[in-house]
Amino acid sequence: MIDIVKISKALSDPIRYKILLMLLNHKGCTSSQCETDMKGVCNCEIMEEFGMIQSRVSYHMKELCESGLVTEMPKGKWKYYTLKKEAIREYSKELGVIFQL
Amino acid sequence: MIDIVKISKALSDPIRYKILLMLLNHKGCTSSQCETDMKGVCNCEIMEEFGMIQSRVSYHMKELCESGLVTEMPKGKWKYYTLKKEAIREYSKELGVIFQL
DNA sequence: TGTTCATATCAAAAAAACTTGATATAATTT
DNA sequence: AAATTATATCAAGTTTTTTTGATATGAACA
Repeated sequence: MIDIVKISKALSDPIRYKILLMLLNHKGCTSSQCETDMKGVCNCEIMEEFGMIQSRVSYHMKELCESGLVTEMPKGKWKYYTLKKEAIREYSKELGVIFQL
Repeated sequence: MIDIVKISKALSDPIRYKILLMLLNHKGCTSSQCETDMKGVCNCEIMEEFGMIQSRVSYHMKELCESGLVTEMPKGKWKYYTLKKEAIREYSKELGVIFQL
């Protein structure tokens, strides 16, 4: 069952929210090192986009994955992240059920 | 315009979430002191329900009001709170728009 | 195999959120 | 007007979350 408080907490940090929007609008990695044909966003892109250090990105991506809003796909030494729209859909829907909207 | 991060933060505290559910299911104040014909929930009820001290309830109700999820109605020396379903509806809907669900 | 590169984890520091007890304000009642 | 009652606010303490720098792990490649 979906945990409203847990997902709300994941959404409640401005940086994490921006990362989610970035995942949503992602068109392909432009970073020279990474493989551009991967669907997800890699850590290096997020670091560049927001000027964040590596461990900070790692921390927030873990939070997002554990909330269920993001899926990670390891590929060699990289990791690619994709938005799990279904989780957001479930969250939005569940709010409607619980609060009888 | 509705602020996703702000509302998420309001929803991300377990106590506040429980208070919202309490407001949702409220049928009328059972507390002896208060006027039972008011639609909302008063502070004393919330204190009783969760065994919270007054200043703690006050703090969380302020958070909920400022997020827009709850409306307060002063009535004499009391204050009655009601759930603002419309705000939750907007939040849920806006998530759908932003994340193209 | 040893080096390099990407990510994970850890411990310490910093910041933010929450809780509490004391006091203030404001309406009500005696 | 004074005492009572409900809520607000404040400052201090506590807990949780976030950030950072250092180090560890694990894959890729020379």
